[in-house]
Amino acid sequence: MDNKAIVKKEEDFAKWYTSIVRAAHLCDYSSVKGCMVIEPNGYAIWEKMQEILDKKFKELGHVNVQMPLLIPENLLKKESDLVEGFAPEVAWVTLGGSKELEERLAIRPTSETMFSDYYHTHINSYKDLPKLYNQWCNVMRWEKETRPFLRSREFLWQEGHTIHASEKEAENETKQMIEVYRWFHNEILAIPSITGLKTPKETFAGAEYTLTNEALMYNGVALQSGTSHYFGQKFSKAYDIKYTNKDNKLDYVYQTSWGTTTRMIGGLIMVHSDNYGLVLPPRIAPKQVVIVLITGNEEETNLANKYKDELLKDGISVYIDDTDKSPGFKFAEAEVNGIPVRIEIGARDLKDGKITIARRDTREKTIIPSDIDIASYVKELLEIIQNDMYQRAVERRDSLTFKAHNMKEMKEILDKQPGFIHAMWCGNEECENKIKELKGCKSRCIIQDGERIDYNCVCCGKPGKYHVIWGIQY
RNA sequence: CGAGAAGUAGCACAGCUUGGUAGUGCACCACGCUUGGGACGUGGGGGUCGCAGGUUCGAAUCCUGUCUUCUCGACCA
Repeated sequence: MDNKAIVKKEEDFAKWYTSIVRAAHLCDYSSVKGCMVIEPNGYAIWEKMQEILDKKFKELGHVNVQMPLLIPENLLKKESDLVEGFAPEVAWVTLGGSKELEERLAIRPTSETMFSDYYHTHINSYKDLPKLYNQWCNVMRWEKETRPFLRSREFLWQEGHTIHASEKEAENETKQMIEVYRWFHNEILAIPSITGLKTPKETFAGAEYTLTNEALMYNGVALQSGTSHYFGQKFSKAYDIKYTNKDNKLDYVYQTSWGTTTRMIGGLIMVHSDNYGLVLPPRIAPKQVVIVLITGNEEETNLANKYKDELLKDGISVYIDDTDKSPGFKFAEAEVNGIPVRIEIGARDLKDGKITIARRDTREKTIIPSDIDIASYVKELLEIIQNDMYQRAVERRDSLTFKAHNMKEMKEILDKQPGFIHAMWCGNEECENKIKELKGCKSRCIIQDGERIDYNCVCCGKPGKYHVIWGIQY
C-alpha cells in the first residue's frame, strides 16, 4: 500500500487536494504557519513555469532585476491606497540583532514601492523610457488562513514593473501582459481561463484598474491566476518619478505592474489531477516520459537507453526507472507524480517485438512494435494528451458555467453547485455586497466584449451596464 | 478572528479513561528470492510522545499556556 494515501476527489475535495500535494511530494509544512518547504517535485514545476514565462517576458523586451526584501516604513507609506490595502498583512522587522530599529522595515508584500523609489532616481529623460523590469522573488503576506500553494504567507512569484512615457503605451503593456497569462494558462497549463476587468471594489490597491485572468477549478471554485495593473500616474506622483519630455517639460511616467505566483501549481492540481495522483499537461511537466524496466535485464536496458537518446535528441525530457522495485510500484509512482507518458519495457512483450505505452491522463495502455520511431510517436502522443486535457478542462468549465437573470436564480445556482455565473450588473457596489452575502460569491471580472444577457442588473433590477462573471473564489 | 477536530518513528494509527520499561502495520537498511498494477522471507536501525510550564517519587497519559495542521464560517489588495 501507498504510504501516502490519496483521499477520493468526490468525497472530500479539500482533503483530496492536500493529499495530492503530499503524495506527489510537491511541498511540505514547516514549523512556521504558511511558510512551505517546496520539495524537488514542486520546485521543478515552478522552474518549468519560470523557464517558459521568463522566455516570453524577454521576447517582449523585459529584463530581470532583484530588489531588496526589506522596505522602510516611510517608503511604503507614500502611496496611501497601497498602504491601506496591505496594512493588515504586512510583516515587520523591528530588531537588528538585539537593537531596536529606529525605523521598522516591512518584509515586501509586493515591490511597487522599491521599484518606484529606484525609478525616481534613475529616470531623467524621455530617452530613458520605457523601463521594462521584472523580478522573480519571494514575498510575504501575513495571511490568517493558509493552504499549500493556494494561500501561503511566503510565496514565490514574478512581479513586472514597467514605466512608460505615454498613457497609451502603458495601457498596451497592461493588456499585453494579461494576454501572456491567458496564453500561458490555455496553451501551456491546459487551463481554460478568461480575462477581464476587475470591478473597482476588487481592483488592486493603488491601481487605476486591474485586468485579471480567472480560471475555474474542478469543484467550481474560481482561482485568480495572474493580474495586470494599470497605475496611470498614481505611483509616479506619490514617488515623484519625473522626466523631461521631448518638449523640454517635466512629466510623470505612466506605470504598470503584473504578477503571477506558485499558486498556479495549485490550479494545475485542481483542474487536472485525479484519485491516482497528479496529472500534468505535457508542456509543463518537468519530466514528460518515464521508461519503466520490468525485469531490468540487459535487453530491456539497452532498448531503454536507445529510446532515451532518441527522445532527448528530440527535446523530450525522459528518465529511466531501473530501480529494483516491483513493476506495479513503479507504475503507481509514475502516476502519483503525474508523468504524462510511461513506456513499459518488459521481457514478455519484447519476445513478440513489442512494448507498452501508457498515458497518464486516461491511464490507457497501448502495445506497439518496439522498432517504432519512438521520438515521433511520443511527440505526437504528448500533443494529443495536451489537447485532450485542455478539451476536458473546457468541457468541465462549460458544464459549470451558468447564467442568472435575478437573485433567485443566482441563489439557486450557488446552492446547487458553484461555478462561473454570468449576470448583468448595474455598477453599484451595494449590489456587489448583496451578492456576496450568497455564500461569499464575488465578481470575478467584467467581460469587455461579452454578450448582453439581460437588460437589468441581476441584483437591483436597474439598467445592467456590465456583463460580469461571478463566483466563489479561493 | 469564531466554531469544531487533531498532533505519538517518513506515513497511517493504537496506547491516555484508571500515571509505572514506547507499540503495531507500511516505509527504511542488509542478505536471499522475485519482478507485466504498490511481492515475499529472515535479520536490523529509527521516537526527548508538537513545544513550554505545573502536579507527582514517577507524566505520552492529569492540569495550564502556546505553536502547528485540518474542516466549516468571517476576512482576503
